[in-house]
Amino acid sequence: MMTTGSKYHHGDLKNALIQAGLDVLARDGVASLSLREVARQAEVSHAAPYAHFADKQALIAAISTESFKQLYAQLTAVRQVYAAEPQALLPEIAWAYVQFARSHPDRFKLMFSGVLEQEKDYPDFVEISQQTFYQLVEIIEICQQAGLLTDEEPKLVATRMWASVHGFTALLLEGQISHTVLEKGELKEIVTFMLGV
Amino acid sequence: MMTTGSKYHHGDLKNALIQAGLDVLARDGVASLSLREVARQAEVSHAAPYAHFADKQALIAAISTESFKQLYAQLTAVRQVYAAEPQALLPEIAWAYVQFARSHPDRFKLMFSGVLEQEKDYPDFVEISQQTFYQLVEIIEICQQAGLLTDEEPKLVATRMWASVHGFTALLLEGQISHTVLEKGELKEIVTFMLGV
DNA sequence: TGTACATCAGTGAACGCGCGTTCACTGATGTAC
DNA sequence: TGTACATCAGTGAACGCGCGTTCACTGATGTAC
Repeated sequence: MMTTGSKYHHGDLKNALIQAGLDVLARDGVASLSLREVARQAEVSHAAPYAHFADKQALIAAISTESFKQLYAQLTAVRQVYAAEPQALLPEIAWAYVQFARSHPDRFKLMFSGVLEQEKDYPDFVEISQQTFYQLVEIIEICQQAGLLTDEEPKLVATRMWASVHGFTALLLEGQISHTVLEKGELKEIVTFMLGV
Repeated sequence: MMTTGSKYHHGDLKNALIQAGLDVLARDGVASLSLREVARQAEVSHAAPYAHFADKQALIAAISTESFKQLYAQLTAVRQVYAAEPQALLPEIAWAYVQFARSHPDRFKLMFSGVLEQEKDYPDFVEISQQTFYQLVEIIEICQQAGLLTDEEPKLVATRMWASVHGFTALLLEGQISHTVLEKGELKEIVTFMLGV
């Protein structure tokens, strides 16, 4: 039975540490995401994480994986909402991607800026990142069947869409998108334009 | 007069430190780019850089700026070579961008992964990054005048091209591009496909 | 040309800091009887 | 139900490390006369 009162035998420290990691990202950013800082945030000693993670990279992997799962969940939700309107599907998915990155910029950086080394060693991370890509491939196929996109290889088209939106997002977070461009219209319109359709 | 023999009064330590920074990036990567490591690479004491740079961020800014200048120079060279063949211009520029990133992955990460904070404080960096973007805008205009692209707002089209190629490059460096996609053809062909034209 | 001197670009020791990881330990928990 | 005991998830001290930055200093250089 889970005893929430005691300090010893926390009950679910593993997940608490992942959540603490997300909190540290939100509060202080990816540069502050140390094992000790995460332990501090979770209010345990700095050695406690070693009961649940082999080393710092394993903790980073778990935090990255959780971030990816949340992105995946948000994209899935959007996909379901717009299932009956394929012409809205791609713009809404793209917009959800940008919104995720703007809401959680340091989660996004963690996922895509090489903080996690040797990601191949973490099967959960690889799996959710592949699932996310294949969800996009399926959406491309739906749009092709609806006659909204030309019949090019879906994986290639999906890669192009992802690259466009991901690149725009990354440059936006880095402040590299010219403000004369950003003044051209609502951000959502600009994101839709990035899709090139 | 520059006396290359003496240790004291190096002569051009400022540029030597920038070059040492590029060497550290190539040898050990962006995670190893510390002020002390750069000084070590330049064979001076770790306090010597302070005679030329206010702090670590200023050194990082100079290394980033130099990297950007080299990218800009390579894109300019490609632009001149293909000046008479506008239909080849965009694919070749995109390919040069990807090649730069693959040849110098950690320079690319340094330039675009938020290592340099407060980049607005470094006018040289801002200027060269804007120049690079405006060079792309000019190329878009050339292609539009040649009837190769539709007459949409050039800055928006340039942003879309940049986002596509940049996103693809970033995902490629992170190992996030599905290898079933990479097997579809030569990398240069895939990069051209990313342009969506 | 020679000398005194100010300037300047380096050196090396020292500072405090936060980090990842290890280790002997301890106290709470669950189980066998 | 009560007790002995093994297991397990924590603690806290300690390790060595590399970092950015400061500071008193020193030796090379250039300049004035």
